[in-house]
Amino acid sequence: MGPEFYDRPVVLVAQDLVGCVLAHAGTSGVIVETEAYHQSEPAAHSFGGRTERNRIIFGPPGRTYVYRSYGIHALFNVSAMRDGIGAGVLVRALEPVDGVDLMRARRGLQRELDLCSGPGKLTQALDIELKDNNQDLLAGPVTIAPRPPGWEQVELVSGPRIGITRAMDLPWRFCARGNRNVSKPWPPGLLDGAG
DNA sequence: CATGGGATTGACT
DNA sequence: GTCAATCCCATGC
Repeated sequence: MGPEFYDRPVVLVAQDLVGCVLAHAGTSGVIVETEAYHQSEPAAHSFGGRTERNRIIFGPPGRTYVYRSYGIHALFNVSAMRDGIGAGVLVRALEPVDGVDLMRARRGLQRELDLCSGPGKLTQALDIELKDNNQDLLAGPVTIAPRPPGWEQVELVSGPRIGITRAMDLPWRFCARGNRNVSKPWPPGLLDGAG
């Protein structure tokens, strides 16, 4: 996945990231849920201009933006669009692939569907923390690889984004149809056709 | 420098 | 369905 992948409209980047493989520290998973955020809408951290926290998503595309949520969880994002535009994609869920037992140890849970089925869960499973903020995805250690065999034609189900209080009308949440690793609440029709 | 709130999760009624 | 945990950062004095 070259640098040009992230230098596109953030909604397209969010859609195309579903099916790609996120990897870090001996663990990896297929991205099955994303959300797009853009400076033009009030649910985005970048709405209202550049600050010390959100400066990453205003910077060059293809970098990690990791921030602390509710004092407990680290949430993982990818910066999108050219330098100067405040846009990013929140990765909300993975289907575990490599290092599943390591994920179990980090999460303190056994059930595979509980390992990466939420934005705070997958960062714990992959050991992504604030130390991984503002890193180049092409250089690592956090990497994103193109869709592997079987995922090229993944079907998307879109819906409103989760956990926000503003701009709830935008259908900027994208989920892999039929995949039970998607975080709840599931969008209508998630399991139709492929479940 | 003090304060308020959040792109969540897990436990509990 | 409700609710607390807990920390970073943005804002305001």
